[in-house]
Amino acid sequence: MAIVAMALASKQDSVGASQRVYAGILADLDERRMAPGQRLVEGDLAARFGVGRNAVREALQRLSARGVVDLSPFRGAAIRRVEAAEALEVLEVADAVTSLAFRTAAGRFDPALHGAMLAAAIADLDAAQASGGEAAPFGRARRSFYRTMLEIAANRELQRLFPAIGMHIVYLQYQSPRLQRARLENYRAICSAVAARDLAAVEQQGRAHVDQVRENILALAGTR
Amino acid sequence: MAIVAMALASKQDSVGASQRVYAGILADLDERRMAPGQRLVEGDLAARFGVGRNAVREALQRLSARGVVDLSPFRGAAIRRVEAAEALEVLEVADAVTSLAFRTAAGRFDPALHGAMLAAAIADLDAAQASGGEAAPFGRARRSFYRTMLEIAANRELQRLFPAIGMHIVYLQYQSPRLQRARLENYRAICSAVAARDLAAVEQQGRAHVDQVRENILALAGTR
DNA sequence: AGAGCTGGATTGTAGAACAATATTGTGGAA
DNA sequence: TTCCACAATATTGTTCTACAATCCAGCTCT
Repeated sequence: MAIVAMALASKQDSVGASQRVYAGILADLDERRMAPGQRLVEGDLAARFGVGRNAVREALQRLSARGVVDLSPFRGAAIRRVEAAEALEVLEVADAVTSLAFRTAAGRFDPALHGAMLAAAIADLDAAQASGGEAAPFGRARRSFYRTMLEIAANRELQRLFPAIGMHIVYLQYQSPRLQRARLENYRAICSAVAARDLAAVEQQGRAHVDQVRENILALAGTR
Repeated sequence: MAIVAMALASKQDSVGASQRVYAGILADLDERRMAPGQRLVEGDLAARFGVGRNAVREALQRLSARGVVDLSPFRGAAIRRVEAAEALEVLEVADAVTSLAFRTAAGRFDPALHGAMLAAAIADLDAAQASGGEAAPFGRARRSFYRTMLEIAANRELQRLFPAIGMHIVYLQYQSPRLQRARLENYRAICSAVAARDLAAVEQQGRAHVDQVRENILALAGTR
């Protein structure tokens, strides 16, 4: 068991170089150190993260598959930026996929198996609600919520595909702090509906959530 | 215009090395020169396509994002293989996404804009139906069909995300030649429903298609 | 037979080097 | 001035080489 402990401890250090860049850029976005439209120069990133250009390129490739960066030949990478119209298109796709996730989760929820997980997610929602206006706790709560739903839904393809939806960038660009709290309430309602295995309520809350994000996008459409 | 012609002609040659590997592996799958489970060794691929290992790695990364290869650290890449249970999970996701595509396409179809495109897709369906039992025309017809639907739906995120769904591998593993023709009929019915902008018919045909693929998977579940 | 070790194969990574392409800046012509 | 052509610069695409890290199969020893 000492061996296990060691393996777990070294896990953090032994992440590969390309993984480090990948996670680093995502973290930068979360903490608003990078903004949509910003160019990402391979050489700069390599120097900054202390890795080779190969590793940077692989990271950019993966980020591109996630819809986080735009990649165009000989012109390099840039943090993806979506106009309002495209944000709405992303939302439609996200709606179709998350609604499948919620429905499936509601059908499979088992308190014995998933109760603790759901409680943890709700705790993160609480934490975000209690916090000031910083973006980090909200992002954490959102991720925790979706991770839990995907876990309960237990569909491997869904888990694989979900991060590839461009919602990350949509949230980055079109997130009004004023409406963030309302969305937390929404997540909470979905949690309840899933725990109650109430299909109708899940559908309804899912729709409410989408409507809300749509309002959010339209409200902020002019401002950027 | 001579310049344009040249640019178009050289387009084929000037595709990058990593792109060549990416497309090459997909072509190998289409023509059954590679099978699920097969390991892909970087050095071999590099030699075979006459490119560096970097290019191979980037191609594998992209194929992994598409759900075509499994990539695990220090163990390399292999053509993805899904058991029947996972194939059904993929199908559920594909259903959610394609059904959005069909609905949207039905809502936006305009004969003036999309008539020719749809006719071309139907021609490919005809060609597959007329052909013998080879896999290639069927694959071509299927791709043509989905490309057209996505074009009509005109949702950029949908177009971006669609290829990332693992249906490619599901079709590879669980496709009974006997049921292939029936699926063509199904595509045709969806085309008609979209052209008629008949939402109800689209839903119904979409459901029929999913049911059929599900049968197909279950029927072939034991055999591999 | 099973545990542990060893060697070979493969992946992960850095770095140098150069070609291909895009972008920017500069100068001159209208 | 304003616009176009062209040169200079920056950046990406790609291949090579080299080596460390890791996995795996086969072997040995008990």
